[in-house]
Amino acid sequence: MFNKETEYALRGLVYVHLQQIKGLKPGILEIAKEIDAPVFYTGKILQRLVKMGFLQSTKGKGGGFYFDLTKADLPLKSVIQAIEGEKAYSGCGFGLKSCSDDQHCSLHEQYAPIRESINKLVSQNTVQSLARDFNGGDTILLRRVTSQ
Amino acid sequence: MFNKETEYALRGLVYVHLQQIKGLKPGILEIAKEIDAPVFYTGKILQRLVKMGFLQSTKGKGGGFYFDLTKADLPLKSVIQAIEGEKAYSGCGFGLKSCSDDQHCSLHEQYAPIRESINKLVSQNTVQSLARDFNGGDTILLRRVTSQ
DNA sequence: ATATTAAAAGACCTTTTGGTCTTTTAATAA
DNA sequence: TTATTAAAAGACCAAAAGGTCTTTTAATAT
Repeated sequence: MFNKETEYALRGLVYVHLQQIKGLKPGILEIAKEIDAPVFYTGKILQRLVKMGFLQSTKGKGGGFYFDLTKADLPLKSVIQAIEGEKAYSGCGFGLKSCSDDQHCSLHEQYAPIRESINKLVSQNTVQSLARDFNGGDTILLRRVTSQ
Repeated sequence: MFNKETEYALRGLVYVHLQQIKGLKPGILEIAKEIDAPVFYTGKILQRLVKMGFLQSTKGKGGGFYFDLTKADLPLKSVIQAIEGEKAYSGCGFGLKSCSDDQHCSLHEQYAPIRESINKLVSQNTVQSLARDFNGGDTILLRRVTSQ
């Protein structure tokens, strides 16, 4: 559904928040391991997220990643759009052609409610709400546990 | 939603069928122009579709692409899967993690009905049904008409 | 102060996707 | 029977995505 960068970004953000709830401030090595992503690539992605203002970090001893808790909850959609752009949420949805504004193909119309549902899903779910969900249950859910 | 190859493949197939209804057998140049795709790439993709058995072709004068009309209608899903594999229709849908069979994250559950809708859409719509839709209305719908 | 720790920066590499172009093969009309 | 037409085959190229690694900067504990 999303590209790797977005996947790792979302997993990483949720993991950081999950640890922050426990009073911890994880570093790149720990995060990469726990979200099952390549270490250096994870570092690069987290740095980008910091630059974009989604996340905070400190260098040096005791350093790591954390959230500014005074900020509002972060909808998945904000992260997805920042990384992938608007594409996922516009156009015909099938690219079968470029529908003009008043001439939609039948796919366009059939896809409209689906696009709406996706939009709702990524707007309503936030990094924080997911972290809360995971925290109630099994933290292992973030790691790859089956061969699937 | 889909990659370029799938997009061009679907557009090309619909266009071929649209012309076949009119008793014509279009070639690569015409198809590429009408579906707004690169000529050589379109050729390559159509050849793949022929090899996969979705489409027929003849070389030489009067040659071009056409369907075996004795075959059943071709669901979009068949084409999409042949080109992109299973990925679009399995897993968590968010890749937020790899959910094991019995431990789903809340996204997994929220996404399930959406995946179902998409599945239904690409299973019910066929190259032929789309061609029929286009044929009733505006053929121009296949070409890019706005700057969007 | 300085050794240590950990993120930031950025160069670099690999794979996949998207796209181009030339040569070969096959069909058919003259 | 050959000139013409059009797809098939496949080599090749470019951009984007995904990933690795080294060097630099900043924080902090001693």
